[in-house]
Amino acid sequence: MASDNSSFSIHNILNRGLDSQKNNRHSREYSDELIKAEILGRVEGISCPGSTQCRGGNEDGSRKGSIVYGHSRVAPCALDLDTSSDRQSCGEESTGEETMHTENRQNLDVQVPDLERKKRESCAFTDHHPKASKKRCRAAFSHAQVCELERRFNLQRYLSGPERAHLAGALKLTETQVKIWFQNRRYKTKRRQMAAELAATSASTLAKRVAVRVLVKDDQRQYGADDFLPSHYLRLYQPYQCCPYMYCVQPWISNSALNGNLY
DNA sequence: TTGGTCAACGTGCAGG
DNA sequence: CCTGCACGTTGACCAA
Repeated sequence: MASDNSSFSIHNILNRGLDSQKNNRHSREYSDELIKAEILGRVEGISCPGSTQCRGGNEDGSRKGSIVYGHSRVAPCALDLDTSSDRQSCGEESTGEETMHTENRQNLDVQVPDLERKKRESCAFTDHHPKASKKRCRAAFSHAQVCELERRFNLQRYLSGPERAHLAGALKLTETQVKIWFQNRRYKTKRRQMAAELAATSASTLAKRVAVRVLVKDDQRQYGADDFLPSHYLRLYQPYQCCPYMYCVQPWISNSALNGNLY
């Protein structure tokens, strides 16, 4: 029931994202909260984990789609400019997604400035000297894509094959890209949680020491706890202060349990 | 120049 | 054997 809704919404935000998307990565990223609010505010069923209206929509029931999950491995990286999402796809799979990407490229290639295009083309593997010019291509997903991935991640930490295929198709990414994104995302979450726990325990033990070391002279504090707190402890907390993700919340558990999904 | 971020990659393991 | 996973690393990109 929500499947159609979800799919429609994704395409909507992709299109809207393209309209407002600028061509360099800097402008695309988190700095543009206004665009985010504009995109997400108008699209039904999509909410970004980073926004204040962080409630993701209902589970999209992506199994409903009749997408065949292919088990093909990743082909070697060939230059694949996808200007729609400001990325290069280096893991194209034989799942029929090539046509979608090609179409997307054709539609939007004109929007890429020459400078940006040259920059990306320099990232290509050349046929003549594949080793000498071996350069890794790091795709930068569009804000809309990341937003939807984050939303989905908040619902489910793990995707089944059909769900991944559906999401990849909707976001015009490859299944491999979606899979890798979820892998990286899980690991990132875990790292930050461990860092937070470490910082919490370290800070608590540190606080005991610091409390003793506050120097007061003539009823005025000369220095305090912050003066002793190492910078790396502070850094561990910083991602959480401005963190767009709710790492401590695990909605996928209850949600998955309710919907009978994997995990 | 340096450090942080992140997609992509490599490795080892487990399950079917 | 194939596939997906966790985990660690690499390389491109960016801001300070």
